[in-house]
Amino acid sequence: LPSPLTLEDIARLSGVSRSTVSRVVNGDPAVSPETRSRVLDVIEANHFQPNLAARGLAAGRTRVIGMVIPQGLGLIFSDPFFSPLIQSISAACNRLDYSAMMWLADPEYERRTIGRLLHNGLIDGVIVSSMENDDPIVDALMRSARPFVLVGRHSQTEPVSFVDVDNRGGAQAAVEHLAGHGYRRIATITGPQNMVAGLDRLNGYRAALEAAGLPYDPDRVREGDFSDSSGYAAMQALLSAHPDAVFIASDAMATGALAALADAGLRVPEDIALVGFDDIPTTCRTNPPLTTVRQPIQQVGQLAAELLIRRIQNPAEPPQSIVLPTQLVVRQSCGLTH
Amino acid sequence: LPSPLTLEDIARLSGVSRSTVSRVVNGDPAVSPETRSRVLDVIEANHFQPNLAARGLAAGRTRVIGMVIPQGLGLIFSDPFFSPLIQSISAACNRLDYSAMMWLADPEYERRTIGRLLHNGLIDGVIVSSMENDDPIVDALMRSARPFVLVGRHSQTEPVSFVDVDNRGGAQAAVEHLAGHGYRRIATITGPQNMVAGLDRLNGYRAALEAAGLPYDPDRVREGDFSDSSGYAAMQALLSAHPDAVFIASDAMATGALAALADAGLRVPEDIALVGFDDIPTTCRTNPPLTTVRQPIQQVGQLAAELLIRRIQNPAEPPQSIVLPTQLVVRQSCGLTH
DNA sequence: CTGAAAGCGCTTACAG
DNA sequence: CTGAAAGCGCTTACAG
Repeated sequence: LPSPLTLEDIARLSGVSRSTVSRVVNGDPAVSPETRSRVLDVIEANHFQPNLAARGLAAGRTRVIGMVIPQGLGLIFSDPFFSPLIQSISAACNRLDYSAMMWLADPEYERRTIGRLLHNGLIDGVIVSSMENDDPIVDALMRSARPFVLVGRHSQTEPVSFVDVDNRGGAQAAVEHLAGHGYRRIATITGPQNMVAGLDRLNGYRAALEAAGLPYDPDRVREGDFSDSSGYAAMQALLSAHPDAVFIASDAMATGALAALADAGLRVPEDIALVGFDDIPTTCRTNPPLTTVRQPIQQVGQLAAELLIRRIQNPAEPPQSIVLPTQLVVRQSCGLTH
Repeated sequence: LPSPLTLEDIARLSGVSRSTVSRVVNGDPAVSPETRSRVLDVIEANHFQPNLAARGLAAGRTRVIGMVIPQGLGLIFSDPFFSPLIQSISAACNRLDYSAMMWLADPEYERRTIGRLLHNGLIDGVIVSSMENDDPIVDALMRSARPFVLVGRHSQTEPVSFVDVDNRGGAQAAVEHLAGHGYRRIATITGPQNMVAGLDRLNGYRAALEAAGLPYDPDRVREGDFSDSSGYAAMQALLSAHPDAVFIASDAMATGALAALADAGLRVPEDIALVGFDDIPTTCRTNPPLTTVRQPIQQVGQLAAELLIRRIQNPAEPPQSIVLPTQLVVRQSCGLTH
């Protein structure tokens, strides 16, 4: 079995010391152009890959970052939010010559896992997405020496680095759009109220009602878990309140709600108007096409990766947070084309 | 910033040498019960986590395995095959005190990535899923010193370790079921013909036609890529051939085909019978519920993980391959309840 | 611009 | 059953 070449091998083959090879590999400018190109040729010819475990041990960094999604693996695949998020994180890392890995664990092992991930010397930092509001992971992260960036803000007294979208503002714009066009019995299907995105979108709904002088009626509020099936159930539960419009905190739930309305014999938007949240790819192919609040997931992922890598390379910088704007995309489910 | 404790710290705190701590951590039986429990107490009390980079360097193993899905990240999320696969791999690893990670990369960096992954000293072996037929990754794997297991067989002259399901047999059973109940113009929507699963399922279709004395008609064969939308397009293309039944090589494509038939005003199974492949969770909720070939994905993942770990711990063992049986699940889309 | 040397935190023969 | 010592493949002051 061919054992991989080491820095030492490359050094011998190119007639320099291992120190010099290391400098070339790491782009240190203090190497003469001739030496550099000679070493690079040998590296190229032999497909040399530095051993990241050794680098991690010696330098304390591996140029690998980790991603953790605490809600468990099931969610990653069922929620269309994660695919573009993970892809954009990965792409941004590659552009900066970092690698991204996703650490997989049983949900029951979650706690232990995050500790293992943080202290195993294999990664330089982590991006953590979609925690619950009081997730102890954040405490573990703050106690650790590893840089981290959250996707989604966290109700935290100490400042932490995060990238989020303006969930509250997006929800408010959606509901104001409905209220501004005459709907009066506007209901909502919320996201989980133990997650910040769920809370923020409900708060946006309430703010819009208040701005429009409409009353807040708890009978017009049902909680879902962002999933298709929870949207179906919540919509059924809302029917007795006879809403004329519903703001739904995710497109997946809106898809379920559309099915529930079809099963109940109600037409969208003639009998009831719908607005979703996310703008996932399937949204424009629903029947009718769904009016929704677009969130820039790709940009969230890219900025999270770039922010994390900046923090890895400059640990002294204070935590930084970014909130990206959302955009109302008007299609047909709201019955209003402007 | 709290720098993590090392073996040396634990050794000092428990009054033994670092060698002994290492033995305790690794479950070496040659440690006295008293020493062991004293050291374990100190480890527990201090939440000690061994540095995996150092272990990887010293021992050549990290107890971490990697997963690679060459088709790119998009597929992982769009194809319902991967969620249970990855979850079962992860669960099996955890049971054996291993960790699983998914290495993320842009498809364009794929080649470079696999080399990095294999030689970076961070993982002990890899599971590679759903390659194309002639994927150069397999050559790279065979040249490397790392143990690997493929999910899905590979047309390879040298023996390699893999876990697969009986795609050919499952397809054949499905089509024989249709033929045995009187359908005569049985069409098929195939998977990608550059992937073994796509080829095998088509071969099963052909074998069943032959067994039933039915002719193979290329006009009744359309190729998809396992996705929903490709199933829609392929079904539309098949309509002019007027099939009375269609065997579809994935449930996702079957879902698309159902939509195409609904749009064309055809009833299932009255006008045309359908059988899918996979038995993904949504299959029993389609309208009508889909008859399909169930493949034991969870078992595939578990066996792949266990096989890989066995190979890591015993590199001398010859490659081993496992082919799991499939099962026809009769629902309503085939029009035949027995 | 380059090299010799120490050290990162582990594992593992080896000796006792 | 336990410890001292060498070594895994890198990085990085330090000296020149």
